[in-house]
Amino acid sequence: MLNNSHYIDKLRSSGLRPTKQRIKICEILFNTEKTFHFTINDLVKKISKATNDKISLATVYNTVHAFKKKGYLKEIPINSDQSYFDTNTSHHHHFYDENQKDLMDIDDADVEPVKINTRIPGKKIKSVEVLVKVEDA
Amino acid sequence: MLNNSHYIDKLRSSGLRPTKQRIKICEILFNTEKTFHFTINDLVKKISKATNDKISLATVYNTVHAFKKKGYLKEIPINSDQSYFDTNTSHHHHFYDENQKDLMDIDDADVEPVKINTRIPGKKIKSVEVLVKVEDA
DNA sequence: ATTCTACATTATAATAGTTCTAAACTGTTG
DNA sequence: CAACAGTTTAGAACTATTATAATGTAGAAT
Ligand SMILES: [Mn+2]
Ligand SMILES: [Mn+2]
Ligand SMILES: [Zn+2]
Ligand SMILES: [Zn+2]
Repeated sequence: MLNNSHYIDKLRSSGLRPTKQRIKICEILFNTEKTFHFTINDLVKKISKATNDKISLATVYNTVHAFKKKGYLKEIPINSDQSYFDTNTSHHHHFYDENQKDLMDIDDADVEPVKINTRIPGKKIKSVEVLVKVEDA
Repeated sequence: MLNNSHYIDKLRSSGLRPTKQRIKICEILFNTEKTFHFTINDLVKKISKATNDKISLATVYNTVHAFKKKGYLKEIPINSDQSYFDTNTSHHHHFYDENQKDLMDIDDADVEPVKINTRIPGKKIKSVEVLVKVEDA
């Protein structure tokens, strides 16, 4: 995980050229023990802290969308004026603290499987996501 | 329900002055058998079909926010480029068709109660919402 | 190694939903 | 009625996101 060659392989095998911008963003997103949630703005800040070579905003958007398309990131549906992304791509649900605007994983073991006993003809289920909004008690 | 005096009372008792703009919007939102989902743009179109006196966009936004704050509307969390509102303020979950960008209620009888077996200290649960994304089968 | 080309980055403009501003208007109260 | 707070409004401002189009580059072909 500490070696860039891992990301280079991963990118190449996804059909994405391993540019230095993409490798840097991989390091920031995936070179951590814990997964995390972020907005584009969060990521831009992390990048500027992590490097002197700046990456253009357009590239940050392009890269996040490319990674999402490849399944390396998930987008979390919260009602907000900006998109939230998640480096945790496994199946799980979320708490959203509207006071602190903080998004937190709920361990999947702590949620009973959600059963939907109806279907829409001609449509298949793509995802089932639970959002638990919390506020100060 | 066909009488405006009902809305006038409702608005007054909520501390909102019953202006003709608000009454018209009440008629459009609440004078129906079925509840429905809408975006601001949808509502603007409904208004211009329903009346010759135009209502400014700012007033539409102001009114929807005021009604949401009073609990007469819910905002549905979807990652989209626009906000979705719901005249159905009872507890229920949603299908979202990403192809047609169509939001549909799931009858609450068709969803097993969602059990969250963990809490965040100092926080209380405000809502639990399930979003089922569907796509063409 | 040089050349080629499709892919990628970039600055910047454009877009679109939403919020803000401040002036004019109106419902309610005394 | 007069007074005032609440409301509406046109338009500007704001902000997240996407599009544009010129420049740069990775990887492959020669
Ligand atoms: Mn919102
Ligand atoms: Mn937006
Ligand atoms: Zn998560
Ligand atoms: Zn609904």
